[in-house]
This record gives sequence, structure tokens and C-alpha cells, in this order.
Amino acid sequence: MPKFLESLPMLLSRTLDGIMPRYRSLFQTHGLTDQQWRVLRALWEQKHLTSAEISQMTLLPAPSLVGILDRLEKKGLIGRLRSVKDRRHVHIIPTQAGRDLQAHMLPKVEQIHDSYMQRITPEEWDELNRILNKMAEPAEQRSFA
Amino acid sequence: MPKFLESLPMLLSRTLDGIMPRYRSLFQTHGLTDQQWRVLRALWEQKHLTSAEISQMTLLPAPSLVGILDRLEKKGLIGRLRSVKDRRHVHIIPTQAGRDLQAHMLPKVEQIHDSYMQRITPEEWDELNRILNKMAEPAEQRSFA
DNA sequence: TATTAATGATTAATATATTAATTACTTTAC
DNA sequence: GTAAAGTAATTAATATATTAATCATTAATA
Repeated sequence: MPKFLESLPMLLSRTLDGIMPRYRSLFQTHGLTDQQWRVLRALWEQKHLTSAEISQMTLLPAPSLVGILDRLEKKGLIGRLRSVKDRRHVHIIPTQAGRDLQAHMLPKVEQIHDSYMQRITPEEWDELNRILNKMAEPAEQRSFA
Repeated sequence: MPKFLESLPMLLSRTLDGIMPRYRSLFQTHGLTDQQWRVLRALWEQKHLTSAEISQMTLLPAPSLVGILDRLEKKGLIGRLRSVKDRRHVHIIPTQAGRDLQAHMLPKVEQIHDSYMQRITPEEWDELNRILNKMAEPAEQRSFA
């Protein structure tokens, strides 16, 4: 097997490719894309978030978010509300239909997540987080061993 | 921090978002996208590969590959050659310019990879691979503990 | 061998990613 | 108080992802 396949980017991509289809088929039964679900999920414990806040939480690039929010709005799952304090900000608010869909889907999403968690021990999960965070840590704020 | 940010998909996406920019800025100085480099990289130790083989190695979906190969071909980095044995297959072959670019870029790419590897121990790297492969393993062929 | 089924690459349609530029609005600094 | 600098959302242009369908070719079967 060539070294290429054992690189860090390929390892991560391969893992994502391995786990996402199960999530995706659930999303599809509810007419959502991965990214659209992410936005709804980010709004779960919030009354409202600005577009920039959603972008930061979901890792979805701001320009992509415009279209994603357009489509969620067209589906009646969210609303846009321009801030009165600072008219540059747009607050994104889940509609009742959006909240209902969240409530319906979240348990199933968590069920899939749990099924993956059961493949490893809590210690392995901690290890995984520790190692990956060390990888992704920006160079500046890295502590030298 | 909401549980959402601690999910497996978000952990993996966050890590990729953290590490890819350094690769990407290198690719950009050579006028390549991530995916275009992946294809060249896959051809590194091969004289030629079919489109399907490249798709499987690089994890790039076959329909996306059509355009990616178009652009690599237009840049004079690869050539397409329809198989005589089975005219359904198309062999992808790096041109001399493609091989030169590979040879020039590969050390720099490996340098970036090494710099990430230095953040962790070889044992942590093995752990990481072991855990992630367990996550991505298809359910059917999973061994029960 | 004529038909049917399967396969590899491609096209089509829609959604998202990436980078740069723009627009509307706020804040700073002079 | 006004011009300049900064900020949040958006648009624009190009590249890629996702799913389904198509096209040409080959393999399988009656």
C-alpha cells in the first residue's frame, strides 16, 4: 500500500467517508443535506445565532452558508432577522417546524453516534480527541515538549 | 460547549480544517487544488491507473474525477489513453511535466506531513490509526469483542 | 448468436467549497 | 462631524460533491 494512503489527510478523509453515509441516509429521509442538518443542529440549544456564529460552530464557510440558509428558509425551517442594534448582523432563528424537525431527528442522530461510540472505549475516545486536537492546534499556541 | 461540537464528524472535520490550509497554500503556489494534487500523488508510484482506480485510491467520486482530470489534462500534467483491451477503461498517465511537478512537490508535501508527525509519538500515530480504522470499519466485517 | 445484464466513464442537475470582491453599515481617528 | 478603517453578510467565479441517468462497450445467458 503506497504511503500516500497512510497520510494524515487521507486517514481523516477515509474515516469521514466511512462514517458519514449512515448519517447521510438519515438526513436524506428528511430531505436534508449534511450541511443543512449541521445548521439546524447548531441552533438546537440556541434561540438564535448570527450567520458568523453558525459559520464558526459548524465550520461551514460563510459564503456557502448563504445558500444553505436560503434553502433552509425556503423549506420553512429557519427565519432570518436583521438585528436592530447592529444592522450588519443577521440573526438566524429556527421556526416551529424547524424545532419540530430537530426534536424528531436528534435522537436518531445520537443513536448513530452512540453506535460508533460503542466501537471504542471511553479511554480511546479521550485519546482520539487528545491526539487530533494536538494535530489541529495552530502552530503559534503549541506548547513545546 | 455544546455536545454537537464534540461529535465524531465535527472532530474529524475540525482536524481537517486545521491541517489542510498548510497543504493548500503549497498546492496553490503550484496552481493546484487539493484534489488535483491527490490525483497526481496517486500516480506517483504508478505508470498509469484507470479512472476507477484513481477514484478508489483518492476517495474522489468518479463524477468529480471527470472534471478534475479534464483540468489536469488541460494543464498538460496528465494524459488520457483509452484501453485497447477493454475500450471502457481509460488509463491516466502523468506527462513528463506532471512527473516533474510531482518530483518537485512531493518533498515539500512530505515535509509538511513530517511536521505534523512530529507533534505526536509513533505510538500515538499507531493508536490514531487503530482507533479511526475501527470507527470506519464497515459494520458487517466487524469483529465482536 | 441475439438478447440481456453488467461495467466504466461520462453527463446532468443541484448543493457546497474556495477565494476575491462588493455592499451596507459601524466604529475610529483626525 | 466627517473621512478612513473595519466588520457582517453577501455576490461572483470557478472547482468539487452528490445522486441519478446515459452511453458505449463487454460479459453472460438462453
